[in-house]
Amino acid sequence: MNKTKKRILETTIRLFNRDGFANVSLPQIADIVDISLGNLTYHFKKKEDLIESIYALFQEELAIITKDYKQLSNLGEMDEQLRGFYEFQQRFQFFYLDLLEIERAYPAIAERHQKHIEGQINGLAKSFTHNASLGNLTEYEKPIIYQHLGQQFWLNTVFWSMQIAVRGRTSNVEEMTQAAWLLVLPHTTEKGRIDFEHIFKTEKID
Amino acid sequence: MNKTKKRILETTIRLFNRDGFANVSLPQIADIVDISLGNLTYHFKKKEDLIESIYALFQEELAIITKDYKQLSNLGEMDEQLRGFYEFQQRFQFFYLDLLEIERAYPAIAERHQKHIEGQINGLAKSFTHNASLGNLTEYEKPIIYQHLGQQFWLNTVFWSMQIAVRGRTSNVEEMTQAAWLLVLPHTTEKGRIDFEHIFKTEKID
DNA sequence: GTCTATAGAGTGATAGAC
DNA sequence: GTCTATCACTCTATAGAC
Repeated sequence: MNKTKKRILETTIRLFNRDGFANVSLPQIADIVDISLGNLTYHFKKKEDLIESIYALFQEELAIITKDYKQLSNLGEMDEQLRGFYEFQQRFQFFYLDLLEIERAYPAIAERHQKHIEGQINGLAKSFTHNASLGNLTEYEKPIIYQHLGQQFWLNTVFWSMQIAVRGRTSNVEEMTQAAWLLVLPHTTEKGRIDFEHIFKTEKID
Repeated sequence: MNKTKKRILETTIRLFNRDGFANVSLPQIADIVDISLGNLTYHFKKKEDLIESIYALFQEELAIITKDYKQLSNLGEMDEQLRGFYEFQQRFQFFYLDLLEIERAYPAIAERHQKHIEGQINGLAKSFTHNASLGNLTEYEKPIIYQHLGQQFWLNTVFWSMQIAVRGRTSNVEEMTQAAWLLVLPHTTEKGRIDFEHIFKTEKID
């Protein structure tokens, strides 16, 4: 990829994160990248092309950190993945803050991302079920329990940045992972608790 | 309140819900209300005045449905309140979909709403603790458990519309309340389960 | 590849007649 | 209260010189 093109992409991501997706214009991007508006639209003919390129980068980097999710993981491995996801969410913060707005403006992205979401939730549900069969979590008769837990876990992690923002608070990775794992805690077995004591590096929770 | 003013407010809420907060302009509102743009800006001198009036209406109606929350409630009463909130969330859907955008554009609203949020979370936490003392939920040594449950419950209900929207799904009140109560289910005692069987009108969950 | 200049549409806000 | 007309601004996108 062209060097200027790469600079445009990275600067745009930075501005989106700083000012919000809707509050960044092409003239502003050109200004910060220190090129002319005409040059910017030479590299990205339409604004949508720029957004598409950023989403492609988003997908590419996300694929790297989620390739581990494809295999079923124990709770400790899931925690490592979750921490990786937190870093990723910081890098593409605008995406997690302005997701609905982006989906509304770019239906093509919406369609792709919605498929991704369902895959994520299903993957989480499968991992929880797997941990039940490993003896780390309670085995329930109804598999729907871990389908719901997957959805709750997804909701809490993906909307973490947004809830922090709307509450006007600041946060860190420890607070985020703790909130997520507290959802799982009630389902742990004695055996699973051992993993949890590693995850919560502090004292036991209850 | 003036009749035209009321019509403007209700139409604007409807358009916000339909098209998203950022995608509604003053000319469009005037057009749908069937008045001139000049007339619209006679009633609301600045766009911010219109938004402020809508937020005042939002607060007013929210105060009515949340006045019960002030008293500590058992699980059945909390379920009734949650169902009332679902209706409210439908009426002011744009607010729950575009909350961050609104807070960014109108810091005065952000400040007020953030205080409201913390009050809501604390109220939920207190109600859960109250239910523990009633014997419906497990009594833990650490009160932080129900502080976290309050936060999770809040997150799941307030971001319900948004997660449904970004996933491109549709939903209903039963699905929303079930998702919320499944967070509480692992903390129920034998006694508390009786309330739950009323809440989940279907068969037992596990 | 990079620039300047500008078209064309939309936005919030204001002035002044009725 | 309600209208028409318009200003000043911003945005995306395009044209054409270098």
